[in-house]
Amino acid sequence: MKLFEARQQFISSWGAFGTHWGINRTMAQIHALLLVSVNPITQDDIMEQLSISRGNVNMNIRDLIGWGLVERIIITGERKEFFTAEKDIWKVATQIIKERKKRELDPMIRLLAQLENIDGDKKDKDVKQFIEVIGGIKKLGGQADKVLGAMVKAEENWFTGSMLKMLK
Amino acid sequence: MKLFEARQQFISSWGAFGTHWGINRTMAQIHALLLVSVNPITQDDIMEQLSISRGNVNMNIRDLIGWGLVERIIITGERKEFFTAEKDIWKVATQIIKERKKRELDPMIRLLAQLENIDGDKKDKDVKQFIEVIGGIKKLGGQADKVLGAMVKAEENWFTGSMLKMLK
DNA sequence: ATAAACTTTCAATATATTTTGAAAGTTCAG
DNA sequence: CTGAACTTTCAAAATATATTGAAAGTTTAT
Repeated sequence: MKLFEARQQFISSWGAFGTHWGINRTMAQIHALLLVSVNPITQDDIMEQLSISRGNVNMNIRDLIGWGLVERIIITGERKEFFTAEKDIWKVATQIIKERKKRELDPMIRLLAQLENIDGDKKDKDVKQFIEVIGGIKKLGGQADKVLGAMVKAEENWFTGSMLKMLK
Repeated sequence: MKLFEARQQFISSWGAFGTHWGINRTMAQIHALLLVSVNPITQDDIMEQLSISRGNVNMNIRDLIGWGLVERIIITGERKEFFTAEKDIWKVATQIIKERKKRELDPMIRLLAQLENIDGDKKDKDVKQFIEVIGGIKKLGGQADKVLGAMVKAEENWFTGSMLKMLK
């Protein structure tokens, strides 16, 4: 397979993969394009390579920067802005995990904590089950939180090294 | 807070939470409703409680059964079918992880393995970086695979017990 | 100060996804 | 066998999400 073909395939599949995880197709594709681009590229490069409009590139790039996955680069002597993505996949993964935890897991756990305070007879079957289910999710969320927190803090080596030995 | 209010809040939030993870709002809401329902309920109960159409309930219930999260119950003497959800959150989580791994992670890793076979000079910067990025994702995917595999096989106790001690 | 080069915004448009509901299909008691 | 009770299907409609592109905004060189 030729490089060009493989790159296209990767960009397209990464976009499709993203949609299964609540990520907009185009954003994932832009990210993929940046991942496989050796040098920083401009908005126009992205527009051309992915056949999308200027506005679309602009908004998605902004989001990607908000996720901490893409950086704006100023090259001396150039008027245009350039963009580049973190290439170390471990860093990319921990960054995504960190953000999703902050944006989605933390608020959900906070909400569940509120929902546990039900007035009413704790012996009542409905009340009991509700509290059990909510409590169970909260507990699971808290544990996921700890695991993810540890991963994010850890060096890559922790993951590839001691962690994996445990899983033999 | 009254039980009724808390249940509504939970169902609605769980639906919104789902959409961030590529899960259709209604499916997540139906699942939430089943989670907090002590006894099996019918299509008509779901239609009424969530104000959605029969077809919608039918299709989403079918999907939930496909995910292994909901079970069809035949109650002797009743014409209608009843539905119930697994209430043990640990089991729910491992089931979801198992399915997503099978549906999304495994095919992605398989694809990446193909994309690594690029013809061309491995010394070329573009070729080199492409192979590095793809290889990195594949490796990360493989590790996630192992961790998830171990979690799925493990008893809940493994998670709450020895695992968490590691993370102090 | 001016204008060219570039970036951002956002209302309108296009696309994709979800939902409906009526018709077709199935099951089952009598 | 018949028809009532129930389930499934799927084309059409509704809704939600993503994309465009032109106008407005900003920056920079001269």
